[in-house]
Amino acid sequence: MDKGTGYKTKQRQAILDYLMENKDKHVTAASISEHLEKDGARVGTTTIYRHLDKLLEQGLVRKYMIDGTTSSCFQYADQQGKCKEHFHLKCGKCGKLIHMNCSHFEELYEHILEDHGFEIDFFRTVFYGICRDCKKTEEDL
Amino acid sequence: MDKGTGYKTKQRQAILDYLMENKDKHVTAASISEHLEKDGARVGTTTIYRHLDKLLEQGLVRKYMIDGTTSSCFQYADQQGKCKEHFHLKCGKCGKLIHMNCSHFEELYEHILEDHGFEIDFFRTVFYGICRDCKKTEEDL
DNA sequence: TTGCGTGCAAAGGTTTTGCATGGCA
DNA sequence: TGCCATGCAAAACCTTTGCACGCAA
Repeated sequence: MDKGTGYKTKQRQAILDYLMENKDKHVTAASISEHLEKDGARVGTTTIYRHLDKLLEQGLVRKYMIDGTTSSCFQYADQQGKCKEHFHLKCGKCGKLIHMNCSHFEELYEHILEDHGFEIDFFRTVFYGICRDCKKTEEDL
Repeated sequence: MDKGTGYKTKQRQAILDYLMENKDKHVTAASISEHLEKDGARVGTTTIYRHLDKLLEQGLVRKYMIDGTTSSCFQYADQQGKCKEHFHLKCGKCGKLIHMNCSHFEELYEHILEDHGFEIDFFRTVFYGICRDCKKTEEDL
């Protein structure tokens, strides 16, 4: 069951560090690559994907797709459970993605689970709509 | 605001027909292509994608990403208007789409609007998760 | 030393774009 | 006739695979 974590290489550590530094938002393979390169710790794309796969199997990261994007998003899976409260709002006008922690959603989660028998994946679920800024711009027209 | 539906071509009709015949499930660009070819109504991949894009803009179809697949899924969106008033739950396992009429969501809408300044688009927002049946199957393993 | 880890190059798959031709209105 | 629609070929992307070399244990 436990297959260990493999060798401790600096590439693995760099990727893990970046994921943990950004546990409040999601990242893509490309953004990891870009960031590490800036840090002078270049890691091949192949290696990034292979580690993400492994971390996924071990349950250390989550993977999901955001509509309108073509690449997979990854996020460090916080074991404290608070990540269940994290959800996203995406503005259909400017494309802005808002990461948001709000306790309001616990009861929604419970309600849907109890009354509708459906377990929501807040990580993957994205609310589409229009943000404050874009709405203001529209009204000004 | 209304930009019409463009010319009435047989390709457009064939795609729309297929989507409507399968409004209870989702399809991919590839499955549309395959099906139409069998029907002797071959339509180029490019054309399929371009129509799906347009239908998406017009709100006639929904687009999803399903777990473990690499391609986008599309599903005909019922236009009787009733779908504009409720949320949808989509099971990431079996792909089932659940229409949910529930007053619980009105307050959610209000909360996000007031406290987060974000106006949710009911029609485009889909909750991803896992349905009762699939969850049961998972637990049986 | 052993075997996993790494990364380049190339392949695979989906979706988009350029461009010349075809067809609706 | 004037545009939009179509579809081939090619490009653009993201992700995976093959393979030889590197490195942790």
